[in-house]
Amino acid sequence: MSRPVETRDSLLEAAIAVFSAKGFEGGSVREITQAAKANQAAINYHFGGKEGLYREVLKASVQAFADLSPLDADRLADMDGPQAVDTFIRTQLKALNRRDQLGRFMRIFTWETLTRSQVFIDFLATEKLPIFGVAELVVRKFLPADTERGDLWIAVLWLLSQIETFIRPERLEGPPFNLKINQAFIEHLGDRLSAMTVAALSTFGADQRRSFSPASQAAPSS
Amino acid sequence: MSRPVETRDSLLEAAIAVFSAKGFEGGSVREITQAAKANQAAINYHFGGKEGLYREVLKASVQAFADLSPLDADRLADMDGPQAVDTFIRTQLKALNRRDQLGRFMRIFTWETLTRSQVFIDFLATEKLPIFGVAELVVRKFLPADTERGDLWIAVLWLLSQIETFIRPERLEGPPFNLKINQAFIEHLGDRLSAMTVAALSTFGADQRRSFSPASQAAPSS
DNA sequence: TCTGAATTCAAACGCTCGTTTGAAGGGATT
DNA sequence: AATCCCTTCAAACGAGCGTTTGAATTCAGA
Repeated sequence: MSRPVETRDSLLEAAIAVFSAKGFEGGSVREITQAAKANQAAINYHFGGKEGLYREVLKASVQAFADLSPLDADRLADMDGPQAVDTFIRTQLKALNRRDQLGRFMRIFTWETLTRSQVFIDFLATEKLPIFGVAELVVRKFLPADTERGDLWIAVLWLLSQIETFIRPERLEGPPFNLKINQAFIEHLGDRLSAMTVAALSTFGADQRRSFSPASQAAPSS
Repeated sequence: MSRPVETRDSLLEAAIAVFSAKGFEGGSVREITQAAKANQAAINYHFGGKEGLYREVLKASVQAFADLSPLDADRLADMDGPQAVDTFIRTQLKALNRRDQLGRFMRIFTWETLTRSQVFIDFLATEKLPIFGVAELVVRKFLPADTERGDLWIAVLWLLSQIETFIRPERLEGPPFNLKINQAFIEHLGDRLSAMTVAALSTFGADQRRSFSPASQAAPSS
């Protein structure tokens, strides 16, 4: 093999860029192979098809998240709730704005929130997304220890969604918003989201009468 | 003209169903015409093409929202902040779960938050979405009167997004969530979202030091 | 040097997409 | 009855999609 790894790797990299920008269905193999300067048939040869390539993209993205995210269990352990939320929100907001590898993973994840591909469904069923674990660590700082499984998932999913409204904030520059999106605005947005999220999560501990208990449901991490 | 209205109307109705389920790009004219028992060329004849049809769908959806939503300016005027939020959240959650006309409009809107079609961009630029106005009325009950335009939009968009995480809550039934989605869960979800949203919006009034003021920006409704 | 497997390549296949075409219906007006 | 316009229809067009094909290329190991 001369340099078989290079074609495979550049296909992967191009696929991450394309899929994060256009989703699984929206991204075409022609666009990917063109960006990777490879032949169209290369995807089928190396990955067995578009779906196989996407599977590898998901794996690589999860790995990138684990490597690049400044949010790991160790660092979170030393923070209190508001600190953890603030770091969580700002990390994602920055990644989205920088369009780096971490941002790409988050964008793919966002696509899958709306149009869930079969590949992703299978992926979810077998591998655990690390961002779920991180989010769970954050919300657990606010939730009582005996929180029901349903409430825990609500909090986790809710936290993960907080940033998604402002994905591609450049959209706010057009009508009818007409906002100036600059560094100062992003910073301020982080302030606002962070404060709102802390306040919202704090409601879980405040009112135990509302706890949901449909019986026999274990906690997510178990 | 024998019954020209019927074909046009059934095309519109079918298009609302299809576009709300699959988005603008995902919905095909073949699927729509088949559901409407019409010829494929009918869309081009009556609407000038797929885009023209979608434009009419957006218009009809806005109208449906105005007619069907129990949230109008008059009713909101008599409510305090928490009441308004609670009604807002529950109205949307119910609509999403019932899959009625109101839910379809919301789903189309949700699609456009991620993949914004040119038709929708143009639509936004010319017509004001009534749901924006409703959301603004709700958040204004929490925000100081002199809130900056940027903060007002952040609050409005944030409020609108609160429900979107739980669009198609039946997804939570699969891995890795494995939750039982029934009426009781939806009710409880409404409780949680309502409480979280009230708490989050309340942070706007609490800390004025954080107010964003990049100079010379008027309020959204002006 | 020869062999054989791994990799690349241009071309084509079968499919779905939105749209166009031109003929065929079918009441209303003359 | 003849004309007109509005509407419907089956069929086809051209483009893009993911995938397949089979030959050409490359290169390590015998």
